[in-house]
Amino acid sequence: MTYHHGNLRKSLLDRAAYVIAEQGIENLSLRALARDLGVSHAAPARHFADKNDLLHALATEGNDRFIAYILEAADATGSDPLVRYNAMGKAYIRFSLLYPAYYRTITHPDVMTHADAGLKASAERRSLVIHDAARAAQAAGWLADEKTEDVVLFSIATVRGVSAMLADPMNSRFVEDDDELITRMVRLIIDPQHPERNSLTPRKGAAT
Amino acid sequence: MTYHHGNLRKSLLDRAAYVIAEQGIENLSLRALARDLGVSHAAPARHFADKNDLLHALATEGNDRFIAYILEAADATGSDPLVRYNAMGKAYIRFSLLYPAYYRTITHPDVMTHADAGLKASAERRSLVIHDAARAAQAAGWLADEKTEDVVLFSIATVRGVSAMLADPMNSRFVEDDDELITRMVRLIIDPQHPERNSLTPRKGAAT
DNA sequence: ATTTAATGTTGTCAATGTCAACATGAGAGC
DNA sequence: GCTCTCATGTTGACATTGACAACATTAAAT
Repeated sequence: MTYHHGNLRKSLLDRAAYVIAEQGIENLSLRALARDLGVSHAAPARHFADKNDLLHALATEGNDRFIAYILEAADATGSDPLVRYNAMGKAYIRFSLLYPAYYRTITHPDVMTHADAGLKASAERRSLVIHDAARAAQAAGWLADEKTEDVVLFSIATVRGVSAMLADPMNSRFVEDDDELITRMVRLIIDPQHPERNSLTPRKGAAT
Repeated sequence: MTYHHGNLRKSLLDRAAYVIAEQGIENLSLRALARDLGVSHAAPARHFADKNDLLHALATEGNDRFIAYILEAADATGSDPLVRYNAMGKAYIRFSLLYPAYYRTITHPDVMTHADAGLKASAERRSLVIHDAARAAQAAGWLADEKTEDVVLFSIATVRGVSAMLADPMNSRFVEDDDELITRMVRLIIDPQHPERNSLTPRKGAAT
């Protein structure tokens, strides 16, 4: 039993991710974390100024992992922009299920509201990756007449909602096969097989 | 200053709704609530067994208000199932902005996970209203070949996501006109003016 | 080898949720 | 109108938590 832990910072982040995945962000306690790792209750303060600071670090790491995961999924499908965007949508949802701690942290309003510079930067990078992919898909004909901001908002909104549904234990009874459901949901956003659904013909002068 | 408050239960719920709207569920404190209302810190316990119990009451009230709000919006548009469903989608998002406290409470995972019987029942009613409307829209031709579960999940996911985006201060800079954005987003779910987008199955004789 | 600063500990404080014991008074039953 | 009951509110206490200050230990730079 050494006086110095050796790698407390990383251990705290890992353990926090585990606890968040198991019990949610609300039930994360710095003191409990310290107890779990066998250090004193004030030890975490040497690595994270406060609770939010730890969550910011976790969120920054989460954003980077997210970007890598999404891009890898897109690259695995080839170069067709519609297929890539579809794959990214599915990867988005899968990431939220695979790394619930990171996902919850990067989407937690309270965490993101007080984000520090590093976290903000990583969030921007994440946003950029999606925007670029959406623009490419639009250039290839998907919802070509819509604002990119709109289709990105629509896409993210939907996958985010599906993620929330799948993560919500209340809805788990409806879901028999995650993968199949994810495929069907994302197909409703962008369906590379059915280009005719991918365009909204603008109505001349029609009131919405 | 009377010893008995007179209407503490309702006052607590109202004040809680205010605080949640202003500072979020995480920052709700029973003791602060009691202070605000000029009663002792243990007074709330006479009306709510614990913090979750208060949130459950708020959520039940929220579900009922939600149902009323959505149905009123649908009724205001007439009897066309597609138009009604579209209106309900827009109303969903507007409700989340108009009554953030109720909305946050009825969608808060931790609150809903430990829901009591009354809250669960109100959640079922809410779900039923949407399912019925979706079935009607499908019967009228919208995504007729999809499972109702799927289209409901897709719809709710999207409006829920849009609500999250609009409620997130981080995204507020993108939004100039809420109403217009909501209209465009819901149109991407169900567009009564463009039935051709409403089916994933190619029309007979159309090239795939 | 000495010094310094990073890392961990102990002790403390205010705030919170929750419980138990006690106080008050509104309203039912007579 | 009077009494008594019990719903409602209060006071006090306890454990937990995040945060801070003062102190202890040791890794690492010089």
